[in-house]
Amino acid sequence: MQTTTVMEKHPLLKELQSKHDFSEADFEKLLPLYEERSYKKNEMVFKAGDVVKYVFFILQGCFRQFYINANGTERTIYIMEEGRWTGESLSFLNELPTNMNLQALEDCTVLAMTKSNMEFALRNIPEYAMYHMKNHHRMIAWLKEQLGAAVTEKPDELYRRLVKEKPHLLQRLPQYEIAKYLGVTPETLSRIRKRNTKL
Amino acid sequence: MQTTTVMEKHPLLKELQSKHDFSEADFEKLLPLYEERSYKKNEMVFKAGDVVKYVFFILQGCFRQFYINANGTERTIYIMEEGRWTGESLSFLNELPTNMNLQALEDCTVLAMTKSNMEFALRNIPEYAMYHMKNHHRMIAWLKEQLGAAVTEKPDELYRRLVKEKPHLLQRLPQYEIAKYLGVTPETLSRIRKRNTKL
DNA sequence: ATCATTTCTTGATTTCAATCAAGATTTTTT
DNA sequence: AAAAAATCTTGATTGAAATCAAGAAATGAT
Repeated sequence: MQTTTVMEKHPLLKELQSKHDFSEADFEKLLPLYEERSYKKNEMVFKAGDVVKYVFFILQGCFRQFYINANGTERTIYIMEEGRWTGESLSFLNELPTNMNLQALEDCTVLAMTKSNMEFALRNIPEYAMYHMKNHHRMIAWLKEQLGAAVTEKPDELYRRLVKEKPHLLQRLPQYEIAKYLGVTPETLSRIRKRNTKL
Repeated sequence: MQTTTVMEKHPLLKELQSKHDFSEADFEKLLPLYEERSYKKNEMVFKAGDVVKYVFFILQGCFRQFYINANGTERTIYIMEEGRWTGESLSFLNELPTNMNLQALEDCTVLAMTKSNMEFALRNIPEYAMYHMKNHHRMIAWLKEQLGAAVTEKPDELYRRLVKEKPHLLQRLPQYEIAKYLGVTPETLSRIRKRNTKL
């Protein structure tokens, strides 16, 4: 309990209500289905080959999802921060090995939900199922845009987009992580920064 | 009605059953919610700025989805053929302008569903809602992989992947469409083909 | 069948990021 | 505070795709 008069809204409730009309009553039913977990900086949440056991809502910290390709190069697909979801639904739902890797980039705490709890939630909290669907639509549209950006834009443009859209990430993460995210070498990123700060 | 003894299964039913246990009875309820439409080769189904009015199941032909970036370059995100879905759910569901473009690459016929029919279907055919969710998961996983491939692989690798995964597209489409899809110039594609057929 | 248009190929040059290599700076450890 | 490790910067070289430019081949129209 808090000593202040106004109770701060739970970050998960905030997220749910931001996308869908979600009642506090439903939230009371939903929250116990999550389990709080934490991961240390650089800890792997899951690796390619693992079956993903949870879907995660990030309370604190940030994670990266990446593939490792044939020549062993890591490629970060995206970075997710607090207030967002992360996981790998195909492996999670079908209980099959994933080809994705998920790593904590800082000390992190998350809310983790198992598959059976997810099924329970979708069956028993219709508004959660609705939120879930809306979230998928958003995710799909976002991934399409990422795909469009990744293939159309030059490194300089990708960097400027990042500065514009997520400037805090540049403070938060070492440059080699940003480089893996933008798909360039750290040397190139260093040069991009030089070019783009001089303006 | 057909003169043959065995009725060929409807391509949409095939697709629904391939991902989920979907009854013929439900299909009888679902099918009337779609309207058959056709598009001529090169016709734009929707353009950036439009509100997307339908979601499409492709009966015949193929489409490409693409963005047009700041300098006016087109970038094909993906190509969808018969038996697959296409559209843009975020614009479709929220009735907001899309930033995507959808174009028929051949003369095409599709089954098109409006938003109100979609809502009806999701509310009244629970198995359709289930299929819908599963399809989203697949779509998300597929987009992630595409994103991974797009940013990790070199043009030669992308080409060989295409030859392996969708060789028929190479017959079906002119080379400049393939080039826009792989994210290279037609000249580069021509050279890639030369390099990779000699082996 | 011929002409016109579209598409594809090939060559030369330019551009830009990767790689290799070394040094500078920052952070962590002791 | 000093030493060690990690991270970032800068320079030189290499490599691969874009661009520019001209032909060749295929397709479509009359």
